[in-house]
Amino acid sequence: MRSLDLFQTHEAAELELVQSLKRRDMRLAVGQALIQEGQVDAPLYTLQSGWAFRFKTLSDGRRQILNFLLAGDFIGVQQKMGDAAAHGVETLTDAVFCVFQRDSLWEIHRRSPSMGFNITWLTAHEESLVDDTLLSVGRRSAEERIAMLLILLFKRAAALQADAGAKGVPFPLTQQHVADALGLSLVHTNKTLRKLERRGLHHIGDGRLYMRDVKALARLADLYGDGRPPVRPLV
Amino acid sequence: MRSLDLFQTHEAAELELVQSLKRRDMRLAVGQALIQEGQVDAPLYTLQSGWAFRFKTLSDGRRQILNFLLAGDFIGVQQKMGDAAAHGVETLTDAVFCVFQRDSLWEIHRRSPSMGFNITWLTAHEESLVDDTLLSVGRRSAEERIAMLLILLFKRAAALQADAGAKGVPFPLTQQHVADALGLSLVHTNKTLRKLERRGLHHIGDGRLYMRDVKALARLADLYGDGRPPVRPLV
DNA sequence: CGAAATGTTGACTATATTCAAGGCAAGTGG
DNA sequence: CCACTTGCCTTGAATATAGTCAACATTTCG
Repeated sequence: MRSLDLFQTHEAAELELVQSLKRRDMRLAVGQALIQEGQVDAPLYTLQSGWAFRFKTLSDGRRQILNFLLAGDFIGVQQKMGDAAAHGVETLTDAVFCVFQRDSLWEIHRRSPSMGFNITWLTAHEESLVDDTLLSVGRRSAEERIAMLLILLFKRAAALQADAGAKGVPFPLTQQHVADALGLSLVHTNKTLRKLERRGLHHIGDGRLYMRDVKALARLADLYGDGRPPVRPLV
Repeated sequence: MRSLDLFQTHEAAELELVQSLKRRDMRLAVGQALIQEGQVDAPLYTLQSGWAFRFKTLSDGRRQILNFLLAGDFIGVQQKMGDAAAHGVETLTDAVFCVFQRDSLWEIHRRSPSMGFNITWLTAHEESLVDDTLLSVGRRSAEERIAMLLILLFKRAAALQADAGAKGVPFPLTQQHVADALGLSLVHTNKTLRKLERRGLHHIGDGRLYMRDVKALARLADLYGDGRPPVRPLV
């Protein structure tokens, strides 16, 4: 995984440090909770393979997905020691996580400023993903939101595999997940998704997403730039 | 400012480091841009006094406010060196900023792991504010969103002054800002605000916000906990 | 004092939600 | 192997929340 173009190469000392802090691997099946909302002293994790998502819920059950987690994402920086988790994390596929003790966060900063810096960067980067979503949910129409989501997820997933163009990328979300990520109702999500698909902009089937007209989607989403995800550190 | 309960006390060495990296003070009047959307290599800032906000816009002018910045907030971690700013920052009042060179971020990590750790924490904390807003915008009704915003801003502003209960707190936002922060239209924001005010939940006047019935607002917003903002580092 | 920005309100419209019903595919247990 | 359940997708109809348009009041500021 470290060999992918998406990830920086790190120095031996950095890798050793991270290895030494790693507690164990953890495997979860689809639809399992990694962190419960409100859980105290949850450990830190790196997602090694599979998909997951962070979310919050209101007391009557309304749910908002905050962002999707793919291989390489670092999980749990938000809570201070002793804090309750402000959001839950749940898997979208079978997934493998790398588990760290809560105080590893401090150990990493103390023993490797460069890795500490990387963690700051990863955190800031995740925030900017949430910023993007907030712009979508606050100011884009349903069509635009969906176009945006498809493009962003496609780009992120494509960066983790070789030939996304032909084979598409994995798409383990149900329409309910899409709805909860975009602040839409399930029904409206379905109708909008179908509309875009009928227009030939994309296709979803067999758990995979195929982009049929990225340009049109990008125009819809008012999205510029090549949008290739930036090269990033991997803890 | 450092003497406020809201802020941690830092060691002399840490403060010295920060002082040595500080370039200068910068004063801006109301409604001025601190960072333009798309600006490259913007410096880092700490907001010393006054209010500001981060935002993004779509090409047709629709604007989403990502969060509000109050004294003590650290600005600009999101962009990597050489990157374009993904969001703009603009003042809501006259404001004073403390300016740092872009590479201070790395210097802080290198020379003081504990301050590096603090920056990670501040970044993660800001993300969790955006998370909260995303939940509001995605899943709360207009009334609920406004209740939420009023409570959160009140608590943050109250933590920076002595007796918020009687005097209220400064409230420099126009209704357009409220609308842009919550993903609502200006007109609907106005009507909802008036409705809550007529019900006696709050009062806004002369640029100040007075809470008349925090309990009712908290119930509306489905918000638990004492919600006192956590003690935080100050860079 | 006049211009510009902000706040307020009513009427109309539209986007998105809710309700309801049915289809399809996969999994389960008899 | 087949009935039955369950989860997910799909669609139409009725409804509601929020947006748009328009006009006017009020405040701020040069």
